Amino acid sequence: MDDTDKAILSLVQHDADLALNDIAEQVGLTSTPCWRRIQRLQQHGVISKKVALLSAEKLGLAMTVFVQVKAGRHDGKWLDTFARHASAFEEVVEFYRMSGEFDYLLKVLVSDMASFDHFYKRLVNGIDLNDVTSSFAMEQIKYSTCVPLNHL
Amino acid sequence: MDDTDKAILSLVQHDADLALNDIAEQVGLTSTPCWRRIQRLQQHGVISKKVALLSAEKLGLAMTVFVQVKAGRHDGKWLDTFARHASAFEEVVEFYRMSGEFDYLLKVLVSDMASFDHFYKRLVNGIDLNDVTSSFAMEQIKYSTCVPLNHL
DNA sequence: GGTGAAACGATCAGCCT
DNA sequence: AGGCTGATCGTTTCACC
Repeated sequence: MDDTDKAILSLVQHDADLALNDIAEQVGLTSTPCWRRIQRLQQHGVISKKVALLSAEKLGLAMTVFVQVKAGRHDGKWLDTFARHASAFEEVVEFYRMSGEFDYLLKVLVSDMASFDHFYKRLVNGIDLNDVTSSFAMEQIKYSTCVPLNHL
Repeated sequence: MDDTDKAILSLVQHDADLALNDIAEQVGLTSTPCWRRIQRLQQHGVISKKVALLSAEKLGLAMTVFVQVKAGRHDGKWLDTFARHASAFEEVVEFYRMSGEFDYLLKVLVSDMASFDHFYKRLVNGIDLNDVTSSFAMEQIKYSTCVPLNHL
């Protein structure tokens, strides 16, 4: 993982439509060695996959909600059940087990308040939750799928 | 935006490496009309771009921190200054203006506690913040760049 | 929406520096 | 390690129906 790999990663994580020749040129290589590096980065799982990013706004997903949850019980079985229950919702796009006051943090994408209410009811249904708090995003100031590389 | 478009979007947001022929086949079209639909979805900005997703774990980014911030002041100029200040950090991968007790929520990706401390100092430096609380993710249960399409 | 063909780019072998 | 050539192959792209 040298500076050239780092430069390649920086390029492809910003734009996966770049042609191999363009990437090679920008990192100061010809296409073949550049291609070999990309292959290696994929095989090692550093590049995990390529995806198309969709405009949540254009698709009417105007509402981002962060839901904080306190566990109903604290045995391993409950944790596992809740993890699978909540992960199954398409609306849950991120889901973390947290330190601190709340045990879980969910990022939820929905179109409007009615949809959120519908989601909320299904989320809490049949699961023993101790406390659920929803915080609404007023504005998305930044959203990036690019990870920082400056520490390498 | 009919069911076929929806099916195309669902496929490409999960895997942008799919060949046009594969997409076409799975949605019941031949390649040309499918290609025209994708072009249209791109031109309309529904598909905004393609990116490579990198493994944060493989890159040593073991720590995800959610930082909640209360504004120091509440005039428009302060908001704008803070938005640009915090957005500039590579470590800040998501950034929202929130309703509720805290004014802002930042999702921060760093390699370890020392890096977070370094980031934190730079974040609060020279900016008038009223309250800053950091919550640490113990485990990432779900992370998806795919938006829900079930409401369309 | 479909067909067929041309144009393009990615892939990889072989060899050289 | 990188670089060069060239050949193959799959895909995208488009003119036309």
